[in-house]
Amino acid sequence: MVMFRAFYSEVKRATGVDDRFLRESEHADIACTVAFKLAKEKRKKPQEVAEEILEDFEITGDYIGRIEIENGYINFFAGQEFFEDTVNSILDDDFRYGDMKLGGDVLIEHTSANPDGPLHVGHIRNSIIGDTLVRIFRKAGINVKSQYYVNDMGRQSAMAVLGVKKYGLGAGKPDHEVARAYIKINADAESDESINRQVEELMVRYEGGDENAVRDFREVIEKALDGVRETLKKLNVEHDEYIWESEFTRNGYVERIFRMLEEKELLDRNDVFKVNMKKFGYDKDVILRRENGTTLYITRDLAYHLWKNENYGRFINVLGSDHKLIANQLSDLLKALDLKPPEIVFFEFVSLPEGSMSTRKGKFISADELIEKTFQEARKLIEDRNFDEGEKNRVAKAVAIGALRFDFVRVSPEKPMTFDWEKALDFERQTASYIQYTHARACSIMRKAVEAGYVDLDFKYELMDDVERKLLFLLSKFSFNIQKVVESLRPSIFAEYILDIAEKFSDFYHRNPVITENSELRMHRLAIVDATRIVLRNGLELLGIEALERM
RNA sequence: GGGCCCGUAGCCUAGCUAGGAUAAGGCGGCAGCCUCCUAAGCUGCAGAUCGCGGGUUCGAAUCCCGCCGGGCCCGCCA
Repeated sequence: MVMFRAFYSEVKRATGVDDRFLRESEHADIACTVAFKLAKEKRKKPQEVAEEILEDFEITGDYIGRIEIENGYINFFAGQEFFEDTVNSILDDDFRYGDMKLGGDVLIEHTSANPDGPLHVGHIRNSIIGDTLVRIFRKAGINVKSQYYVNDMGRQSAMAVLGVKKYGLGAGKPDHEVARAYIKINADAESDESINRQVEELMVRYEGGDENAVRDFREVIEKALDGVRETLKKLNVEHDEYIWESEFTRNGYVERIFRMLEEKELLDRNDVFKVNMKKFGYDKDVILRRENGTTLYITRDLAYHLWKNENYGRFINVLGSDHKLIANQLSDLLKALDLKPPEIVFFEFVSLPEGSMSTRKGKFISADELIEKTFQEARKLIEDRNFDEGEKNRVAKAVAIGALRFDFVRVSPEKPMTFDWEKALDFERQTASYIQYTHARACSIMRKAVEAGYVDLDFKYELMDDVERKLLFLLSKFSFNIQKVVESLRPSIFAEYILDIAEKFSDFYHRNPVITENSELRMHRLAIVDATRIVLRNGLELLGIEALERM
């Protein structure tokens, strides 16, 4: 078990209290607030109660160094063995530091943008939240599969297919080319009634399995997806599988959903198939099949989730908040069918200063444009570095992608964001490059130490000062924070955590010189530097950000 | 009209699920720090009636009610 969690368990055992009375604190390593609750029952002051119950504590492990009572709080402080074990386990475990063995199979579905154009800055909020969860779940020892659910059957896709048929594709990046046709046909449809009829006819033929239609859809959607995949790859995001929703209309799952709903007497099967949603608290019916025989998004999604139920114990979707209503309806229907609903991470929209984005109207900043501009800006910054061209490009790329990923993963998903170029192109404090820079500095110290022949690391508790103590204590919380993310599905917690480490290390860096100190102190501090280097590198990896050794 | 989410210094964000110790950072502003391991860094100063009004409580940024402002949704779209 990794350090902080071991310490925490010891405190929990000693106090015998519930988790909600134990908290992280700036005043203590772990603070216990149970005296406040008991004070109420016993009609005594919290301070007195705390002093009383302290008598009953039975300390069994080696990690609790000191207990203090202050203002009713019972403050626990870790001791010598805790810090020694923390440093040594980080140095020993290296790449494996922070690994957990939670086990289980989890499916994480994320991004799943309509294949009608390139990803824009709203979509990548989804991708980055999703991919960071995937990485953190894997570190937690969970067997994770990531999927991109391809909406190939929607009206939007049919519009794109028809648009490409009508106007053709240019030579640019394929997703952008598909968007061009998609935007144009949407504009044309405003004045040309026949386009909507053609789209509808195309949808009927596609769902019916018409060979030409299938070929056209495959071709256009694969083109769009090629571009999307390329963008995701640049962002260090890769899906294990792409699942086409049309599959569920052909493999019998949609039919099974209809039958299951009928068995529960929920399906009204007339010219349209619909479910009366009143008993679930919704005003309007949910339509599952149109008059023309084609299915709707939620129908295929129900089928997809039936499949998820059969194949995974836990499945998580990352969705924009515009999906809240339909996702709740989906969940209620699944529950009515005795199926498990997905766990859902909703995120609020990323808008532009001038308003919300729309692929259809061509009103968006593409992820590709954002990546390119950020790259150029990062490239400018390192122009005067003594690197060759190849390394300059490599570093600028890592810095740019890091900046993007961090900006999105850092803020709580329920917080609406307004996209801001100035912020996106900022590489100073509270950014990924600050963390990367901190990591590079740690690497630099280690490099210099090796060059000077100082290869021994030896942490000594007696030499540890207050800055070092704070830093090491943070390092010990790595897997504790992983666990928090697994339980809360909030990757922003982890981003804040890594940033915190970088800030504490900067503090250490400026106050405690390493290379020049006498040998005992040097070996002690080198151990701390190397431990921090390892934790920052492992942490950046989980954020999908490259841990550069020089920049 | 109904539902969900957000509202913390000029700007951005943490804390809110499990109420408690002076509300924590960053940007911007001002004043400083490179004969010293990368100044993408560091130090100091100024800046907040935690949207507003009630309520619960010994104690509320955090819980409850009402309101205001912003976003999203309410299609045989996704």
